Amino acid sequence: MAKQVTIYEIAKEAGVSPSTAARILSGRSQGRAKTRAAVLAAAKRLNYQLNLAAQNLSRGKSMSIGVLVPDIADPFFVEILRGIEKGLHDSAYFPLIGSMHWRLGEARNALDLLLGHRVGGLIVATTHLPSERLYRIAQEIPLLLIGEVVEPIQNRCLAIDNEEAAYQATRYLIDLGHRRIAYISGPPLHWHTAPRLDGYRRALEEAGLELQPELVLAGNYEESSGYHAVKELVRKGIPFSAVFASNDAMAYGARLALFESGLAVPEQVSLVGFDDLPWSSYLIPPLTTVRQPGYEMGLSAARGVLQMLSGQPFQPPRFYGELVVRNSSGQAP
Amino acid sequence: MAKQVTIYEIAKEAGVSPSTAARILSGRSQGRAKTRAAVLAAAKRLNYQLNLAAQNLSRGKSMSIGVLVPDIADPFFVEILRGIEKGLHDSAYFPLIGSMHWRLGEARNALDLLLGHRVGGLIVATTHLPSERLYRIAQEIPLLLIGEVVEPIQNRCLAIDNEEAAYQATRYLIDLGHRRIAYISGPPLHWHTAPRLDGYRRALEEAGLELQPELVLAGNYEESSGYHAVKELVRKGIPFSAVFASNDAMAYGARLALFESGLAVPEQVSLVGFDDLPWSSYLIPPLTTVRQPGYEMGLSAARGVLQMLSGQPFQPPRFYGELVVRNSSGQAP
DNA sequence: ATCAATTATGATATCGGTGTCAAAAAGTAA
DNA sequence: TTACTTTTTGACACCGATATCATAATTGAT
Repeated sequence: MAKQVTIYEIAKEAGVSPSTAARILSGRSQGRAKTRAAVLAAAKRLNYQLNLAAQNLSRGKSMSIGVLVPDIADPFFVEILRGIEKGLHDSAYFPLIGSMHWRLGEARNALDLLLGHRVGGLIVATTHLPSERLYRIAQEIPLLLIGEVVEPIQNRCLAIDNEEAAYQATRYLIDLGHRRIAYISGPPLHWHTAPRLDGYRRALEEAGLELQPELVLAGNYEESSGYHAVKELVRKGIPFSAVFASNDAMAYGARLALFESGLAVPEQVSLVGFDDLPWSSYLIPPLTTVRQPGYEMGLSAARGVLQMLSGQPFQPPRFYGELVVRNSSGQAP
Repeated sequence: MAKQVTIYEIAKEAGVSPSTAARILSGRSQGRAKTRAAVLAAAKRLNYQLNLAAQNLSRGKSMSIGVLVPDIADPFFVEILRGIEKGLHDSAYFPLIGSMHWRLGEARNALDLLLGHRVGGLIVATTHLPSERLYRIAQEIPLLLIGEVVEPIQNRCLAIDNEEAAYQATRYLIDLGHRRIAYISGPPLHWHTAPRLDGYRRALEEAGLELQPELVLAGNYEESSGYHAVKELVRKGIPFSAVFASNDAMAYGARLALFESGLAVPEQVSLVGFDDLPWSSYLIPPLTTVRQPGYEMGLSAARGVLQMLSGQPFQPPRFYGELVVRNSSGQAP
């Protein structure tokens, strides 16, 4: 590991003072043409690499926006990340991504890591973080929350109403004449499992239908759980004419199980998902689902943080879950 | 933005010297029970947040591994990221993710950003970076390349042989009796477009089949291009009994087009993809595809970098594209 | 209780940039 | 040319943590 080239060496090489070299290299002043050329040449010659740690320390801040996600591999968060990346694209800030999966010795977790980097702002996507902590952070730096609405900072949250969205989707199936609608639920600890189930329940109640416990299946938001849920239903011979999976991944699994069971979609069974992942429109048949505007929320969050950083106030827009009707759903048989 | 609490304030509050406070907080020495308690209490009381910029500057390095990907949203790179995350999970290092999409004012791009952060090591996933530059970096810090094999640093590359993998897949279809195999190609500028096409070509030649230009369709690795390619084929009435899409995303699109055209898979048309994305086993019917061990390569790269960091030599293992036969392919009609 | 061995602590220089401020140089007007 | 403004430059302290090394406190053995 060769010794790092510092600004002092550049200065000496170019025959100027360190401050001058720094100013020119960081672009905060043009400098006289001759000086400028000399510094630039020296930097190139010695292969100068700015040390961001030094710069950040000196400036007291870094040009980064922390982004905290529970899982970088989850397609929904990938959508959000895409939006954030887009939103930050033309700014001087770059996203510093932290995943809750990282546990870095002792008590230093991903959040502390981002904070330790003195990120200029923070975008937190649905992680079970103590709201008290989020509140305190929000007092210090621009913070926006995506996905979840947390009490003390409601006006810093970008989210859709999960209960309402699930209600709409269920209502849609009921209106198509479905009476026995299987529901594949998320894991109990996940925060939007309950509201989505509530929406399903409310739609049934409103239509005067009784909730059938045997039609509510436990899932975990992964493909396989959707698959097994439907397999189980078929095995037990429980009748149903529609399946509402509380996320698209489980809908994919359910789709495969229906296929293997010889149940035609949508002729015999209607299938509805939740999220509208990019691949959902390529499912066979294309999946009817509730679109969550992940990309838009990410984009909006990024712009919002930049706006707050520039001192302007930011009021998060409202987001809505939108039922996208494709071909996996139809009239009840 | 409240003033940041520094180690000096902790020291004063706890009645010890800054060095002692630092040592205890960074865990490099336990300290006497009483002192330790005092420092920890002071840190908690004042809500101390370590300043990583200062730490990195002082230590001359950061505990991070740079990861450079062309696109954080591409499912294949997400797999790689998952592997890297896993590989780094139990280490003190964390991944610092850079996407080629980021352009940060002037000449500072994502690579410079990572280097500027003085990452301990670097994992680069198929990006068109000048090999000369990569070579120079590899002299300084542990660097591994995923996906592509670059001349001057062959022994730092983790990749499969794309030509061979495409050959195998094509060969498989030929052995099933297929004679008119449509090929959906990637974008011309993408580096593995050519080798994959070469593999297809070689398999045909070896079987004494002539390559039919009308069966080689231009794609761009996105779903829609696979869709349109097949639509086009059908519209023109060009006969074919199999489709080999050079990535899974395009295979999804092709699948939908086949569905819409009333062509049964695999009864009338066999479909083969390339990548084996997580959803491919849930396609209807489950997709036969060439599995690229993205997760394993990411995992291996992470471990390799850590190993190199600890001073041991690292020889990347060989990786192979593996044909995963599922139900989307079968005997030629 | 004494002396050696061990461990904890404090003073201070240092990492590599940046901001400040005063001095110097260049530009402008008379 | 002189006087005055504007721009560029250099000296130097500073950001917040750490490493070093000398000193102090503690422990253990005798």
